[in-house]
Amino acid sequence: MIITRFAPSPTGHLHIGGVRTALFCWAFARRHAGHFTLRIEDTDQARSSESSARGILEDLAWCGILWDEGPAFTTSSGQAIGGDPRHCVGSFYQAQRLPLYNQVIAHMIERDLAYPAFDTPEEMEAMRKAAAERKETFRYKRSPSYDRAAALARMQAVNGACVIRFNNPGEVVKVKDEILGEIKFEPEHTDDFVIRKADGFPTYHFAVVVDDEQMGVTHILRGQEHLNNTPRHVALQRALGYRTPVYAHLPLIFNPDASKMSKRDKDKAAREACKKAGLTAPAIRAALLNSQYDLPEPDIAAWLDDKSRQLPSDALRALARHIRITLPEIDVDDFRRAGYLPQVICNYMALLGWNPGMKNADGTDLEKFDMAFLAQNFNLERIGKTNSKFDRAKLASFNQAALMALPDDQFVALFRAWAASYEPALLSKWSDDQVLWVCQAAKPRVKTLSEVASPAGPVAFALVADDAFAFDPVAVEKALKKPVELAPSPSPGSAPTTGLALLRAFADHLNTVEPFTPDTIEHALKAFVDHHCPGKMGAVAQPIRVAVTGNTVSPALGHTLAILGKPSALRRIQRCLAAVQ
RNA sequence: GGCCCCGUCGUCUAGCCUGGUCCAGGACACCACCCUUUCACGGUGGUGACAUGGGUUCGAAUCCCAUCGGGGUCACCA
Repeated sequence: MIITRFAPSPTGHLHIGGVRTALFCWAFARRHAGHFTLRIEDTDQARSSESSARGILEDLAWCGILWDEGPAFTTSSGQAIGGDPRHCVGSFYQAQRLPLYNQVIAHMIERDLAYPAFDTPEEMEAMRKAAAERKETFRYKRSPSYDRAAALARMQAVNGACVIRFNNPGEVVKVKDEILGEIKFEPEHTDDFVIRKADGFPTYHFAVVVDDEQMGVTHILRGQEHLNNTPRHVALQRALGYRTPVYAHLPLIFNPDASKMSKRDKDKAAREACKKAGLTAPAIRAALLNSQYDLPEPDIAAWLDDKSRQLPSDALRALARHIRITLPEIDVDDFRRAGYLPQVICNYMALLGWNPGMKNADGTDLEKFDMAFLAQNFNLERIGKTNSKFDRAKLASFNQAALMALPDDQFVALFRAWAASYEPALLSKWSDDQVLWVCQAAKPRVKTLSEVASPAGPVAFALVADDAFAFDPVAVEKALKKPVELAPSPSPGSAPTTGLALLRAFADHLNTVEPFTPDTIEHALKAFVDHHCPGKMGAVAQPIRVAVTGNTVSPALGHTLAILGKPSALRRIQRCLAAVQ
């Protein structure tokens, strides 16, 4: 049976790059009717947290990447997943597997496959420096004069509080990678790396090898940043008499500017925006306090000056909101908040480095597919070798297409669910009808669900109070003041008609419309135009737009007015009439 | 710097293994036009790439070599 695994370390939300790795592991297992295992690599005590682990489980489940084995979890639809169906694996949290690691290590020490070492950080640093001066890469090797008996005794004396290193035999390692082909690593590049830290926890290299063996992992799909770790892992496997699984190293994903996609990008964007806006620490602190977020001023000042510092993510979001920027999405959770659909994220991520190599009926390449398709068609052969850049525009385009293909009721349901989590105030502000109309208006105009509620989105006009927006002078001039040319010239002597005059006349007409829905409003509008200025829809529509939104751009007027509701629409028109007089 | 990997439109990629059907196809982005009460959607068209230099061959994006370029990695992080 084919067994794949995804093994994140719980140091934050799931990174978008991790989604692809997990997705490929999942799809490969599905395709071959195998098992997809999830293992939490929490051997770094300082950085790991239980809440991060839970967050990652939620992120994966939201994506629809469900694990057959791993931490027990109940999805939002009530499906129980994970656990240990083979009843032989044990905990899926490495921190809970210490006895197993220690047992293997004891065995290794006994056979001199591993040994305790007592070098201080200062000594290590000195050795590295010396190697650098000789223009060599530092490799730790046990000295020929190493006194094993003495070392063992010393280890006892310090109660095991020392590092255990692998006594690496230094053989040539040839790895047959399913993506990159055969790669040869010469022995002089491997060393006696640490397998157990002084705190008693195994290092990544060691835990991975032991767990993959014990869990029966047959295929390891992971990022190419691990390629150079492979000879270490293979050496360990050989020393321990383990199988060597099949390896497939995935190409890397970068930002459009070729930098690494990092959580710090969010801080960077906010920091730069603050500097550009001339915001100093006190001003930022005040803004954050306004959003119920209390952060000491020195911390903010330090953050402003230090590129390596990060603000807590909710503080960062509050700040971004205040300075009206959107933070670059990096984690799955960011994309979720932004209103991307999980199936679209999986679709797009799968395309970064893999493609089905199939055509649509019209001859274009098959690019849009769902999880079921991946489960059926994913393969290692069609994974590319080249790194790629993450193109948000294409993701957004896919998301827009998916959103647009949704029936109204489904779009509404998704928007409601999104808003309930991230913009709860909005839903209480609108009636069911209004929400429907907002969604209808927004559907072909937004790329994400958050844009529906955005002050820069297509229904932004409905997010401000009736008297809280300005009339764009250019729009006023063009739509309201300029004379309207009527085809059959008006009766001789009469003053030329203007948008303003038409608007005034339309206000009375609009007042009689009942019920106040997009359809009835469009109907009334057409009747009005036929009567007053046949064929000149724009001469009426644009003045109305300016009156109710301040400018000449909005969704179809029926929807624009219906979303506002009759009282609000009329108030806005009256306000405009008064303002432009 | 050592080692390892990679190099097709701005971006993601098809084609490369099994040379000719490729003066290189698709998608996103961009531009233009059409549709249209504005915006968006939709439709049509367009700009745009085989890193460079040598080979091999009747013929090379496809095979070989070199150069250049990009990336990864060199922790008691994973």
